[in-house]
Amino acid sequence: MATSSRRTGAETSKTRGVLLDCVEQLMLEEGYAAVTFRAVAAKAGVTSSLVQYYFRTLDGIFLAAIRRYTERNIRHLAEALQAPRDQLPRVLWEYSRDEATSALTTEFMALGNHRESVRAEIAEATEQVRKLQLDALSPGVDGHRFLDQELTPGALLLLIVGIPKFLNLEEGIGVRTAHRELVDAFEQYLGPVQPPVPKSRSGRSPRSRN
Amino acid sequence: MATSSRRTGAETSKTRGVLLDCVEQLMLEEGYAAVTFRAVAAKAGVTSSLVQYYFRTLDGIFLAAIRRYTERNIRHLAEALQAPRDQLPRVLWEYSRDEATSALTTEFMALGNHRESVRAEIAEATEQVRKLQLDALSPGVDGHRFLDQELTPGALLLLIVGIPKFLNLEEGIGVRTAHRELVDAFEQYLGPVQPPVPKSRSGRSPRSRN
DNA sequence: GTCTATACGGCGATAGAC
DNA sequence: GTCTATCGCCGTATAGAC
Repeated sequence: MATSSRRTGAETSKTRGVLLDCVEQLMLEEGYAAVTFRAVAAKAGVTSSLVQYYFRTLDGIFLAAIRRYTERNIRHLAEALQAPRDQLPRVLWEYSRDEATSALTTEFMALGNHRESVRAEIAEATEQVRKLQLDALSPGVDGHRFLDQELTPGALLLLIVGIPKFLNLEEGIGVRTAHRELVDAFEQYLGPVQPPVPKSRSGRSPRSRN
Repeated sequence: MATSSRRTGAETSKTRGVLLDCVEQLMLEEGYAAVTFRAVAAKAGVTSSLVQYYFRTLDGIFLAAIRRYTERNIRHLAEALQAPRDQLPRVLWEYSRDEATSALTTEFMALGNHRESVRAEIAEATEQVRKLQLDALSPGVDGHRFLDQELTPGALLLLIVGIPKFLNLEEGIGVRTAHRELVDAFEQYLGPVQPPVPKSRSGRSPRSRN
């Protein structure tokens, strides 16, 4: 149709990248509510009109931020998933802990709770990540037991990603009661951190749990 | 000092209670972002100025809503804790599932992430609830095992309240992958039969699981 | 393709009139 | 106890300069 004369900045623009950096910073420092056209503009040293030129609406800002973050995140996950299969639970646990404390995800989740466009984007990213994790975890995980119940790979995965996220949520408001107890128990289950793999050499890892 | 001429409505006012009902409704239906003086006023059929008269700021609205909700919540919890000790894990699980799906708590948590006054109020309420739960749960829970690790009462409690909350968070954005698997596993554990430890009495519990 | 000036209505908040 | 006027931000839209 193009009855409107409004245009939009290119996705490859360097300025655009800088603006997204500012958005992330604002979200981490002051929360998503602090992300306004004027605030982003001030942080980047440009006019708010320019911010609007690249992201026409606030939703546009958040969607762009989520997409860029997700891409980075999935690259990072793919690397982590290169680990040996018997290391995957521990590796995914560490990955989840990192991601939970980075807090950007949490911020996006909270934001998605009432912005439909954000909600959909986050949901898709979450499912995508979960599928990658599950596909990697499933073949190597059998016989896990949880409180005397057999634990499916999916259930184990939810514990691995859910516990850090929940604990982080509580820590965000200053609640820490019993957190260490749960983390210790879970990490003892995951077993000792593996000695940094001596490459192809000695063949066998000295894993001796249970 | 009272240099200002501003005054505030009585806490016992019936109007005030009605307004808080509207606030809760708005939060459940459209999220905390929908709570504005004008929206609350419209829902209650009064002017926004009157809403401001009772709660001078938005923070005031949220704090009042949290306090009223917490009071109800703790009364409810106290009732639930009347259950026999060996039923407590199951009872607390059901309680947590209810509370998580009611979503008001989740809404408050999200809200507290960047409103300091709300954050403090939520933290205090959370700690208060946790202490009640822990005091009730501790004496009756020994020998719980979690993935081959001993599980302290505190750690078990965090699983009981954390799993529903995390799952609910994901469900809120439409993610459900593997949820049933984890819930089934946990509920089978809580099971129709008592958790461990038959007190000193008949020596053996009739535990036939596993 | 990049960037700016300007205008609009809605918001939280305050002071003060009735 | 109830309500108005006013202020300074906000998101958004438009028109147009370089």
